[in-house]
Amino acid sequence: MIKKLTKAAAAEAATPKPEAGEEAAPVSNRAARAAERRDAIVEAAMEEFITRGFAATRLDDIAKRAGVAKGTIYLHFKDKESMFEELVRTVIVPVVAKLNALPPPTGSVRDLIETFAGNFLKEVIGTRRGDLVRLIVAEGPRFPAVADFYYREVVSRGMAGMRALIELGIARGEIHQTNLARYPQIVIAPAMIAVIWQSLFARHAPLDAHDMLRVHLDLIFGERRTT
Amino acid sequence: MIKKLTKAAAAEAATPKPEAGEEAAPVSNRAARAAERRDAIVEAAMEEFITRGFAATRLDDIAKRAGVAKGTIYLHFKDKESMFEELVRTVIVPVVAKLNALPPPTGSVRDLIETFAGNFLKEVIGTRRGDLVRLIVAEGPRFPAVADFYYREVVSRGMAGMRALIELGIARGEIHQTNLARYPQIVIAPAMIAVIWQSLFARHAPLDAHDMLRVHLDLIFGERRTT
DNA sequence: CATTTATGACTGACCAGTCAGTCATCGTCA
DNA sequence: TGACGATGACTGACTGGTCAGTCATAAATG
Repeated sequence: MIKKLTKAAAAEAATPKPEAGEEAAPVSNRAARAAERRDAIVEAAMEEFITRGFAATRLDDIAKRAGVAKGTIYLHFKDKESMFEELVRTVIVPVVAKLNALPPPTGSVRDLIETFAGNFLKEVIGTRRGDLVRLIVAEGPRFPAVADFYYREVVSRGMAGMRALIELGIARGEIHQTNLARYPQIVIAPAMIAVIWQSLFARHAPLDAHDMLRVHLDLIFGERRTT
Repeated sequence: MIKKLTKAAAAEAATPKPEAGEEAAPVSNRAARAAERRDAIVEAAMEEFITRGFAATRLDDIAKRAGVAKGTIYLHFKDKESMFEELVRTVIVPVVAKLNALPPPTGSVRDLIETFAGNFLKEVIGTRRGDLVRLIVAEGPRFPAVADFYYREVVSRGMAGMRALIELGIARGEIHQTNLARYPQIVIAPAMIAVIWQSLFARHAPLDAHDMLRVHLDLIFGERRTT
């Protein structure tokens, strides 16, 4: 059982994945096909879990959406619960990779943060990744494993990185509030709120997250000279 | 059916609610007893929904916790779904009442916000109310009625109030960032993040929300003279 | 005693997880 | 090369259990 999972994962990593098409392009390699199916399941499960939540999601629906029989799901995952946990991991890993590939500190700290946060907003707000954040907030307390993983892989790293940036800003004299380094959350908070806001209240009062970000940075770095 | 609901609600509003005891103190008034039971159900349901989420909560458990038979729940609520929606309303209303009973602007704006936010943190963080916020974030997308209600009754009012405070601060020269009035979210964000943080990550890295609040206010109002 | 309110056993729908059977693919041998 | 048996990925009908909602009956009330 576990052996199969490992094999599938290995295949996924190894094969160049010849085509995105599912039925259209018949693939010779068995393991490759298996990996493709696993991907389809992950994708479908993601969608279903996000829109219905863990408890209300039916495995039949996931199977149908993935174009697979229900039994197939159990070839790749032990049960619904561990499927959810693995799924979150699978989706988050690439995000972590991106975080690690931060550019070296060139230019002002403000520009650094602005670029970084701007990308974050663009890639997260209104996308599936944003919903994933909401999903983790929603299901976290019932899935300590997920909350742990998310804290370890995303939150603590993000905080450490932000703290380093803040300290750099302080050292360079761009930031005057030295206590800020103790609470990187303050810098990140508006971006998080923006994500949640969009998925809950966009309909009532859409939020210009980028503009808000700019105002927030003005608060931290002092108002920008509009020369 | 609807008639009964209305009647129960009216009774709840009208009766002085003689005693908190459930079985201990037999009450003569029928409507009063009904209201008491309704309260017990609301309380129990709250607890269950918070810990398990909407879909995973069993009405049998709510009934047992409330010390009531399952059928009784259906004397007060149409079904599970509308029960959830009414419940959120019932619990939020007192909070709104408190928000409306804000003291008149005396003292510095900073002190005003500090006191207000301090109370907010004390009363929300780590309490059932905090979990309610998380619950709304979690279930909001699946219960537009809940999200709408919450936006209308809490978010929009809170934002308006905060905006007024910010404008007052600007008028008095305490706040220099005039753009801040356009995004009261920035002021509120750290408090919200603190609430979510505590219910997800308290175990990994407890957060001193009050200290963070102080740092954040320093950022907005300028560092405090420690004379 | 009539009426309102409460009960909890019951029903039917629903769904996670199983497993006997099918069939495409692969290695092997003539 | 082509045929053939072994393998195991895949299927989907089925099972056992769960749970929202109902309703006949009982208790409380006035």
